[in-house]
Amino acid sequence: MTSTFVPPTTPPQSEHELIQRCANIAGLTFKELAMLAGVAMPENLQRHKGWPGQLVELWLGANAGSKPQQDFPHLGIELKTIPIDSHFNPLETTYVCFAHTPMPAGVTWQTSSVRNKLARVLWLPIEGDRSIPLGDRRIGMGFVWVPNAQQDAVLQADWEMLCELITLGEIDKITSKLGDALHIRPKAANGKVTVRVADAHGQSQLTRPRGFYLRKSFTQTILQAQLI
DNA sequence: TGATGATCATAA
DNA sequence: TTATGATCATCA
Repeated sequence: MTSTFVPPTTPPQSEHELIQRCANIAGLTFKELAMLAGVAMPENLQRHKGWPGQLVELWLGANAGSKPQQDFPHLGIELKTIPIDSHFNPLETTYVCFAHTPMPAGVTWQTSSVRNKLARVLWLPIEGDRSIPLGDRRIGMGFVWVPNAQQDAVLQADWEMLCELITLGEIDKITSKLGDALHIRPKAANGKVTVRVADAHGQSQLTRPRGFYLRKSFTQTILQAQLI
């Protein structure tokens, strides 16, 4: 490319344009993309855990900022980078969204933020092996995924089971072992952060904030299906 | 050695 | 404080 190869300043107007932008950066390294975008690259991710995601957002023209919505609302698409090993298998679970406590009234699976986020996902694999220096890790080719009926059913079952526990005030009984595809884990700056929830007796108590995450086994099937 | 529980940076 | 972007790091 030429020296005019810079991050876009506007959101993609179509899914086609979004995929085009993915193709433009596929195969490039973090070092190259950071340099072309004029952003500083950290030595490692220990203190910059969200850095790859934010760099990719920049290059695909996602709206910056932290809004509880999809990255490309006009396209109905959520962007997720996913670190993979040399076999294309995921190295980490995938954060989906905040697990609200209490549950918003009247929310069903159909209207849940989990389903909203996962309705259409642009998966963007990136090399994540920690033995590869951050700057040398390459961007893979992104693809759009829509859950099939079976995947949607599994997610719905997990979501409903977990939400019932929250509604019953048993959030402290939730462990990340629960859920086949979707599970709940702490999501906070540190262990001292708390949110208020009602316990089984309706009494207010403090607990740690939680988030919904996708298991590696689930995202692995998505990635492997894409290889066929 | 993988998964669970903990943690880091930043925006509004 | 809640939310985004996630990965770290300890322990079974």
